[in-house]
Amino acid sequence: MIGLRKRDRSLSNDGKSGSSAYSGKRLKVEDTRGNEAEHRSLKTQEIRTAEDTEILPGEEGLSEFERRRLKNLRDNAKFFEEMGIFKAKDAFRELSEKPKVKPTERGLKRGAVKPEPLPRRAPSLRLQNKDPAGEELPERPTIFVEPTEEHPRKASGPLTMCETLKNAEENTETSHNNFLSSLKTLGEGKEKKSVKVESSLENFLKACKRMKLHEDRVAKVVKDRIFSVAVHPSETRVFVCAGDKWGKIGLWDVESKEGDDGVFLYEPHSRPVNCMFFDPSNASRLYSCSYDGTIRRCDFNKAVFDELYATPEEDSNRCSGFDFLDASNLVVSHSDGDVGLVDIRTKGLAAEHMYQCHRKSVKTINVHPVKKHYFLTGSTDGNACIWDIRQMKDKKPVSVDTLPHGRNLSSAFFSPQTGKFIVTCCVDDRLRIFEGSTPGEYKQRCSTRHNNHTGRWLTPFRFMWHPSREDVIVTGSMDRPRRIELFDTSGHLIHTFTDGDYLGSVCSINAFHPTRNILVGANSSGRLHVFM
DNA sequence: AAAGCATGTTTCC
DNA sequence: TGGAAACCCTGCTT
Repeated sequence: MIGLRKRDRSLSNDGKSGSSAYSGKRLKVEDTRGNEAEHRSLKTQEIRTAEDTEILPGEEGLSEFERRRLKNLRDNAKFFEEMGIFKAKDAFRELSEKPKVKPTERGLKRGAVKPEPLPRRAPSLRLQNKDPAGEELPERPTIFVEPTEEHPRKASGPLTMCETLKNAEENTETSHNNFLSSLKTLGEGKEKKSVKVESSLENFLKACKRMKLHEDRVAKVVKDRIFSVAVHPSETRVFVCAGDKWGKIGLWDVESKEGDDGVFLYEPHSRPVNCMFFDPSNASRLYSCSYDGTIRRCDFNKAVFDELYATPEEDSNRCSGFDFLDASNLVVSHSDGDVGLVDIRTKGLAAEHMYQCHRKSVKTINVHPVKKHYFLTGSTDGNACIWDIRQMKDKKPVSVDTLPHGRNLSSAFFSPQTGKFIVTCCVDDRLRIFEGSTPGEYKQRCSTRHNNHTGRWLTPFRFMWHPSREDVIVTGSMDRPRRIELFDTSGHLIHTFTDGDYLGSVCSINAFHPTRNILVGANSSGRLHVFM
């Protein structure tokens, strides 16, 4: 961007300001890295051939050199015109013009985070520089400070919502108590029990056209980049949450004014919160999983973040995702390619089983919605694999289906009702949909180009299904003006959500409400956008 | 194997 | 006010 802008400026100088009579030639010289001697010889040559310069009206009295200079300006302008430079420049300016979307000041206020020293877990043997037997190891050279040392894992065991609260305001106490009381009623709300929304795609898209953003529906909900987002299934309240880079979870009661415009911020983790879900069988429980190697469950009735799972070492095997096998068992994916089985009823925090499923990091893990013994993993080793939990005897199991992609995957998910479709997000800039009736038989159905090049600062895209539709996939987009896109199972773009006033950034992570027409988009600076 | 590069938004000055 | 700096644990290329 900086480079392009500089080039743009130099073009306008050459075309208009007349800072150089030889701009046309000079471009060539610049291309050969500014050879000064060559430049000078060109100059003298041109002055010598200036004798045939015609004297135009208004140029009387000007020196031959000046006339030649003006002619060069005209020639250059004509040349650029013919090349379409000016048109291209205007088009470029139009494209690169930043939308005038002012970042919202709603939600968390700027300023210092309330320093709340939490008790930290005893450092691991590795961090104490001891071998597994507890013997002191030789001093290691410290080349750089590891992030875990600056952001150590939180103390093991339950953390209360009060002790992890991070809102900056002074007078949050009463406000927070009100919020905690309101959380208790959130889970009690009369929920439609698994009522399938069976409206046609056409009707759904009509409803999408009516969904709008509004000033009150954009807020800063966490401090940093958002890695995960969840929508509460409440039929009456609009309640959304975001997990950020430094282990914070922001809860936003969208239509409330308590705290910072309805936002309360907690820090139950210490590293990116990659994956968050409400318990499908109990809407007052929010599960979260983090690169700090732990899974916690926030219980709104107890106002506590319980710890359900922890890897033995805090940074060697980061948790990247999880899903529910049944009410008490989870599958957990890790950054070293392992998949763990966790029984959350047991007292211990370790996994029951750990399998080496991939050679590289597993990005997403997803249980088949009907045949619960199958789960799907998407990995940076370039494969999406389906595994059968009943056949996993060895430490190194064999997948029952492998969908190879040339390159790194950032997500792979079964369609949420039947599991008949799989959508994958790959860094080769493709959205792929696979179709199959049973694992082992999935075949690619279509592949659509989609710019997934989010780069280093933005959270990579994840193609997410509408949680109760087989025909709608939602994703962020790099296109301008900034937008959130919907695709169907043929890989066709079927809708884009935009807003000239309130959506001005890339929403990498998005989630639909299961039954209501509510869509939340999360950007890489902690802001949530609620279309409804 | 190690280093370099690219990408976008916000905040600060 | 515009422009620079900060963010930074990702994946690719040299």
